[in-house]
Amino acid sequence: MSDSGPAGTGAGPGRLGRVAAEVFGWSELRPGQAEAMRQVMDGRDTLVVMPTGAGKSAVYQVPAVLLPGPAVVVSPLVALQKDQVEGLSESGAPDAVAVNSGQAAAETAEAWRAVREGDAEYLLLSPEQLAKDEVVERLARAGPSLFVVDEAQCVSSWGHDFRPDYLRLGHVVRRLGHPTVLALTATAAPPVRDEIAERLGMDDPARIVAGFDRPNLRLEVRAGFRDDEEKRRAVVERAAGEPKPGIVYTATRREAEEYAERLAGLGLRALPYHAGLRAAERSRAHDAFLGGGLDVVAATSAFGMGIDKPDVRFVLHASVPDSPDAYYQEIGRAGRDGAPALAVLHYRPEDLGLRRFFSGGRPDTGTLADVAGRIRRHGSPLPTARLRELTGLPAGRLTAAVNLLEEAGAVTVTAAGELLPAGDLDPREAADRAAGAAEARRGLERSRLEMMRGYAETTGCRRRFLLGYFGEEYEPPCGGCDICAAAKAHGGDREEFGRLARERGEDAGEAPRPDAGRFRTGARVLHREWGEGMVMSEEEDRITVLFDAAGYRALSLEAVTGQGLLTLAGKDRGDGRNGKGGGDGKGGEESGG
DNA sequence: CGACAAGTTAATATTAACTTGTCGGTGCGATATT
Repeated sequence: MSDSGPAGTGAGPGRLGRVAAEVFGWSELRPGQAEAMRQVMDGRDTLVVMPTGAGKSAVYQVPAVLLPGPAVVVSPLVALQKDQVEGLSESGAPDAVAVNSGQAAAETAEAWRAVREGDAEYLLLSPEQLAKDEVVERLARAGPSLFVVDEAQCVSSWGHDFRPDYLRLGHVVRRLGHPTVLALTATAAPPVRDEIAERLGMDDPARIVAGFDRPNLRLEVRAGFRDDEEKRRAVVERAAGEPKPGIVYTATRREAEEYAERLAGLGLRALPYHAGLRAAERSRAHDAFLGGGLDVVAATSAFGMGIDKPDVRFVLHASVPDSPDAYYQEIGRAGRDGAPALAVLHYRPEDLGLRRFFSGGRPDTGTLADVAGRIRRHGSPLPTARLRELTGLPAGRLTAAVNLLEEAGAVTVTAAGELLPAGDLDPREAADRAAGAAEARRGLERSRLEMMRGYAETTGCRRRFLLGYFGEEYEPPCGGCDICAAAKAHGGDREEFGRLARERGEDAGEAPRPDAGRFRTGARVLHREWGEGMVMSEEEDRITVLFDAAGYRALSLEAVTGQGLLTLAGKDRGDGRNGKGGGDGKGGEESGG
């Protein structure tokens, strides 16, 4: 590959290319890879958004060889850590070790010895490991050159409740003396990228974003089912009728079992996959699917991370996932070989209820007040281990409470990772503010769910909708979604496409399309009621805005322009800038959200 | 918030139509039994 990168940075493409070839056997680096590696070599914090299979891991593996000190790699699943360690040991790369609760004490001791004495170049561990002071201290002594967060979308998607130690990685980075931070993810909308960078304490990160479009992926939504059973039949029939192999995503474990059973009843090789299965059953399904021994996996969201199978021909959703982020990640597992593949969302508005339930957990203000009170009364920096003893709370709940109190400005963290009261708030007030922060978060999650509704109910090009959500402009028709296909079947050109789209809309007015150019994707806007926000996507008759405080909102263009509800804000006033949003763009050109 | 199962009542002896209660995703790590 012709990398004419800047010479004289001390990290010319020559050295990287040589290591890639000689150590790993990769004859060429892709443009995004090479650019990200150069940034890392230059010591710049870097955020890489690149599809699975495009070689994200190489971005840390190659520079780590050249940089002094080990690379710390935060990985969400022990199984993924294992895969990485094995993969590296099969290549000519230096040694990689992991530290987690699943291994024997002797193995862990040997891993630390290897890190300490420089025998291991890569150390893989979970965010929970990094919650332990002794782990951070050992790491600090090893002087890591690189702090890598793999599957970095977990910071945003899991950090707020499910795995709260993800939100504490920023403190770990600080305590390690801020080694170069590299965040890797396959799917992250612009606001999620901003959140990752902020939460990890990244310093003006370089952003390497590969294009999101997957032209070989056909997008389709099926809706209008009379009841749940009719939908189920449609899912089963579709799975049976399409080329294999494929994945059926379900909302619950039970449904995963039921779909697997029904498909097996039709003579297909089908197995369920969810977190309630025993380890042996899980790996049986997993291995069979990867090895080509299955036609269909019927799975909850547990199935996916680390699945890099090139020939998946369809991903069917039996009900809506909780965000376009999750949806795009899940359908992105189809068609990695570039051959035609299919993504069908089976939509019933009723299914949104379960998702709303899942994002409904409220923190207990009593717990928050108790934690805030203890930190305040302690009078000196309080180690988290001691706080755990004092409160007797389970680690996860305590961490989540501390995170919220910190977000509310009631608690700060010292250079040694200890907790101090802040803002001179009494515990009650601190708890209320923390609960408010959680409420705001829930609002954002709900608005993401509403974006899924928007996708399912849109009357415009689905590809444009999804890509717009990820900050990329797209001119329909796409030739690869059900709506564009329907327009084309009616002999339509672009005009026809628009007319048809409007006809399908329930409240489609006769008014000519207003000046949509004013509110381009990416523009900052100001709404009378909801304040400032950014235009995330444009459709024929409406735009979607992510408001800083109110989350995602879809606005009818007619109302917006007719009643002057929305105006361009700040730097976007005047000329409506904004070129192409995608490509191989480097650049921290995205504005904050 | 909705699906489903079990229980209750209602019009009529077995089914239909209600009400009530329970449950629902993702994984780490630490701990207790085999």
